[in-house]
Amino acid sequence: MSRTDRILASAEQHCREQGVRMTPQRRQVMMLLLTQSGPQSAYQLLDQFKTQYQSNAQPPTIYRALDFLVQQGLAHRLSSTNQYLACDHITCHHGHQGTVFLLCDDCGAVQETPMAGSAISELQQSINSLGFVTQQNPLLEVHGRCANCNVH
Amino acid sequence: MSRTDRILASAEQHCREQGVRMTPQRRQVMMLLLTQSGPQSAYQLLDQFKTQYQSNAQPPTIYRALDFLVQQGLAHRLSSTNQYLACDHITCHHGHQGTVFLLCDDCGAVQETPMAGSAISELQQSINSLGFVTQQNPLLEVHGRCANCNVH
DNA sequence: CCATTAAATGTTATGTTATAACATAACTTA
DNA sequence: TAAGTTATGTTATAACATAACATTTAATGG
Repeated sequence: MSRTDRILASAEQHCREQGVRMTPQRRQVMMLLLTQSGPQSAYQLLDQFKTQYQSNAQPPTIYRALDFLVQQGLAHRLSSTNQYLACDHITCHHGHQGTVFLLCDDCGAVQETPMAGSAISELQQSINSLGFVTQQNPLLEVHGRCANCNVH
Repeated sequence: MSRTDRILASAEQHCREQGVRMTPQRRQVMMLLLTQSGPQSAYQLLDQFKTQYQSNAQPPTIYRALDFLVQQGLAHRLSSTNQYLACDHITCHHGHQGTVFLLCDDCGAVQETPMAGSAISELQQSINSLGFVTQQNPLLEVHGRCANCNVH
């Protein structure tokens, strides 16, 4: 079983548990995300979708699938770059309470890394102390240069 | 001296120290941000700019001023909502090492609050340990409901 | 003070990202 | 199998942002 197959299987499992439907179209978009090396814009994904699956697809097709995947935590949206990528932690089962994305401005690579538990609880505490209520898990997007690009 | 005047004076001081120019146009856009109750989109600001200052202004005028103000740390861009607001901590002098924005999805209000120092250093540490180098101060955008909206 | 350069602004056009709105089809459930 | 719900197809357009080049204004050095 390949890496993508394993992740897809986990994603399907997740959907069954949540009582939501992993339709063919959603799976196809998930597949596109999984086979990419890095984050993609919605229109890049649309182009690939048209090539690989359905030549006359329109933007709402992609945006709807992406919205679904993001809601389910199977993909993430990087709002600072308007890009989308598959969640890198679908198969592992540590909670997704806080995530940091390290975005290399040089090569475009993204590294997804869990936020330290203590940092999360400090954040939660300062948020709660202001009476603010959030469902969402915080996503932090940090721009800079990755280890590899720093060498060169 | 009014609140906005005080902030504008601090902003000008900041620009002098940095050797950059607070031109009339930039000051006007800063003024617009300061007189708003909440974050605004670039096109909302453009409309206000046209009404108050220059009826034939075009998008680049606003985007250039906003880019400048954001670069100087005098304003922030909320990438999750494509909105802009004046920095709430121009006159105080604690460093802006990390900022959390609490965005109320109900009433649209935004609260800007400094990130706890220990949370910042934990983040920095996990970022550094991956060989990632960043100049930028992390901005975290957290969506939810504000204290006021939770009451109602 | 004037020439040169650099920085900012004016202006036109267009690129990119995202969604509204409504029609149709496919699933779900009783 | 009818009724309700969820998903998809399709057209059009809204919202956000920048490229490119002309012009003006400010800064700098002789």
